[in-house]
Amino acid sequence: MDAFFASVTIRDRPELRGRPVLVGGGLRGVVLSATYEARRRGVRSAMPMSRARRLCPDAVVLPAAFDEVEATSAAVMEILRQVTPVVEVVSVDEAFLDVAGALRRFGSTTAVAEHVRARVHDEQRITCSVGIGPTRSVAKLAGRRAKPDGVVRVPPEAVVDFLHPLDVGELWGVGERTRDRLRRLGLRTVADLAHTPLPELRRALGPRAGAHLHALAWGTDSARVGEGPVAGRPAGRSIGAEETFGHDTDDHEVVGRELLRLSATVARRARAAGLAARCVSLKVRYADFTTLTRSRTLADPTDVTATVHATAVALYAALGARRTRVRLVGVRLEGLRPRREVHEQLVLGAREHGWTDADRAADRAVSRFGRDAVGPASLLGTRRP
DNA sequence: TCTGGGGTCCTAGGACCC
DNA sequence: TCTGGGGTCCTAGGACCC
Repeated sequence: MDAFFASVTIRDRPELRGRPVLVGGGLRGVVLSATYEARRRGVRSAMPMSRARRLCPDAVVLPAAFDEVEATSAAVMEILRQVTPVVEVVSVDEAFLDVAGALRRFGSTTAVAEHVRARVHDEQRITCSVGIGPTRSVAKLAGRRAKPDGVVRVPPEAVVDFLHPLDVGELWGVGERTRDRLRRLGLRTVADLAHTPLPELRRALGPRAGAHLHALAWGTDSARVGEGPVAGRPAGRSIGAEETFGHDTDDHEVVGRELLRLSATVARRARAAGLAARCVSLKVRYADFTTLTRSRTLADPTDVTATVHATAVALYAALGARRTRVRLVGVRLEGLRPRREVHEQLVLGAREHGWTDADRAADRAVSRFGRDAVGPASLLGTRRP
């Protein structure tokens, strides 16, 4: 999808068409998505909103329409599944399709692309771009090249010519750090990478990453659609929530309350998904942006808000006092497994009804009457930071 | 008023077990 | 005066993606 959050957010506001629009924000937020008018002025997603506004003072800034984005995403993915069942959803606005089985019906890969683009445009009133290639990685880069509102096809015999002039940083999986490291090795283009002996790459980047990048540089990555490092596994290896405070704080009560709010959020999501977590992980970012994580594995998997919170608080307390203030806290559940596979440890003398029942009752109330229907008393009257 | 929030995967050291 | 090899789990951090 092209500038997905921005496109959806302004879809029903024709007066904004052709104007630079930034979606995202909050007091200390970043740009979630920007229209191409804003991008032409140098705005990029993930850029601090303050900087984006400086680059583009006349931009309209809007909060993201998350519900509508979600619904649009689902509708688009459904269009894709009608082309082929082999769909690998990468994110809310991106997917891979293996269209080998659809060629007889459509005639060509390009015809598939135009079919999808036409349907998305007609039914959702937004544009998308399609990259076609023999591997996921090549298709991914072709898709980037196709933006906005276009199609780029890289046939197998053209892959090497397509890849090799690119900057190494354009490869999917090479971020800023790896790009810097490659630069220091004197490797700037994908061709440089491709012509570096494999053992040398493995030494420099580790055996796995080295081999992976070498394959990407020759377009020979063999993962099939649906078998990528992300997809192909049961979704949901972790559930997390984090929040940057409006102002850095050293008030333990404020931090503790926020940990409760986050714990309640992730535990509720786990319960809704029928999952329990072996491990609770705490993330803390200080005012100077140093970030650390602490985690604890529990004796028994849990989906209980109070247990998650108690663990998060214990991890936080174990950090001790710091000189700097806290900018962000986060809570994440890991080691998830289906709750029905977890047999409850019976404790002699335990109450017959405990937090598990309270959580479930609260979940039912929330699902009937809304998020504010019931919750921890200590969160009453507090606004999200 | 620099730097969000949701994730996945990899690495590396230490503990522990056989 | 000597300490292997293989494996798993736990913890912490880092890189990357959208």
